[in-house]
Amino acid sequence: MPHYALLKLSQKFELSQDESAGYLAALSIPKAYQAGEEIARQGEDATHCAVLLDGFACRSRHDVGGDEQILSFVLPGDMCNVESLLLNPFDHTITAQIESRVALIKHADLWRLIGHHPRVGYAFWRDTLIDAAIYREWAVNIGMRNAYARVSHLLCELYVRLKAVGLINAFNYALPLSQQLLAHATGLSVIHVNRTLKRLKDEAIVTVQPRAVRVHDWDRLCAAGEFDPAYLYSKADPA
Amino acid sequence: MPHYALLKLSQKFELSQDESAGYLAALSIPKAYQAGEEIARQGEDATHCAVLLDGFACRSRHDVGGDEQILSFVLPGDMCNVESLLLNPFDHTITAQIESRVALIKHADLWRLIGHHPRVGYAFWRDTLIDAAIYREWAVNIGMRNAYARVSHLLCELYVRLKAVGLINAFNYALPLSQQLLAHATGLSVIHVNRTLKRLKDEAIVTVQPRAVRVHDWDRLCAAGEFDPAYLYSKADPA
DNA sequence: CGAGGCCTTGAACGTCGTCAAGTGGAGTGG
DNA sequence: CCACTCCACTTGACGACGTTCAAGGCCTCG
Repeated sequence: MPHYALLKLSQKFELSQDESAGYLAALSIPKAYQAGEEIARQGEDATHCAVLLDGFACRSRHDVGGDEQILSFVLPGDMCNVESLLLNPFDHTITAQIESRVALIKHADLWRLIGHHPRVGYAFWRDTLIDAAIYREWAVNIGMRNAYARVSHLLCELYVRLKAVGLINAFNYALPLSQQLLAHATGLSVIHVNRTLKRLKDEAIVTVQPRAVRVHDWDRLCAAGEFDPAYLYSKADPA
Repeated sequence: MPHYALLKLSQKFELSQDESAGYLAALSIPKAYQAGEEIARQGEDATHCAVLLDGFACRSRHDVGGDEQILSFVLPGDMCNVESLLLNPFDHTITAQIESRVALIKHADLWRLIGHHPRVGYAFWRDTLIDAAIYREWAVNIGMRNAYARVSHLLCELYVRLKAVGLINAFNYALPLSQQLLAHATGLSVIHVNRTLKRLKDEAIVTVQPRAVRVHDWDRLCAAGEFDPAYLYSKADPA
């Protein structure tokens, strides 16, 4: 089983022994965050980049009224705040949703690594481009689709991304998807999310429980979410 | 007046004579696109990157029903599809909204340039990170705000970004913002955009005409759009 | 056993979308 | 100069999707 942090990074650029070793050497001893703790804060000038080793986190923005919009999910292997290498201050917040482990890399170390191994830099760049693709997809999701499709699409995305890192077990995945969280991610109200989940469950498409999601009918879930399985350049089969 | 294409790129990395020259040398003779023509197409494997020299374009995604979601605006100096360097096929479409000039760079030339001048590569990377910040902002806009704030926010963004490239003239800017386009950008219906613009005009905040926007009261426009003037790391004053 | 989350359900309201008809300006041709 | 056309904008009426308010149920944890 390769290191999560390498798994995603080397999708396009097969990193050499040397490159992988350099990257792994730069990683700090993992730091644990509890559910609700902030891994990166809006407005702060970061000195480190962070890689999520395991757990589950969300990028989000808060407005003055205390309202929240979730911008994307951070899954094991994902970089949290590479942006901070080039853009400061950080413009959103990353919050651990469950207990999570994070490895940090000093900016200076990362710059040195990239200087010596440009391909590692390209892999990081590519990673941020995939993040951007996710943001685009979310804009489409929130802007064009109704509640039923929005929620379905979100569950599809999570399925495919978790599949890519081996965290799917027979069409089930273990994630604390509270209805509140889904509401903030889809731009809907909790109550409407609840109604939508009820419908998806009644239709025997998918069951969302407080700590686990069970996909009963992947094809109909994709159809409901107008989900393109080629999403995110992943070649993962659903099963 | 510096070259538009350099203006944006060298915001953080003051490019040296050498670096700038290398970049400019890689640019092709500008190619003209008419309004409605596609500069980059969803699904295609690009061989070139494109820089918008002047004009106005939109990134957008189309769904099966022919519906469209605009994902962001492409203004003079902006890169169109750097993504294609690292991610293929291209996952959305870029369409010229008015007659526009575009310079192309062969991927191979760009890779060579970046290889010789890493800082140019970092500048490109930074540019794609700002694009990502825009997508995040749009997700917030569409997901959290009502029609009034959404439209206002969009107008604020355009104002600040055009200001940064010197295309604002005494609180006016010349852009073909049809109500249809605004609708696709905000996830609203044309009719509701119309109602919203009427209200903004009646309140003497901003007037949007088919080919020009006049900002009467910048402060109230920001307030209406819950717009943070520090948006996009721009230090541009409104006036 | 009690308290506090989160989920669930119902009812009323409102924002925004749809449908339909009408207005106005720009370009074209008589 | 005046129809005529086309297209975008405008306005009104109506309905739907989704929100808000309110109350009740369930599970977890102290």
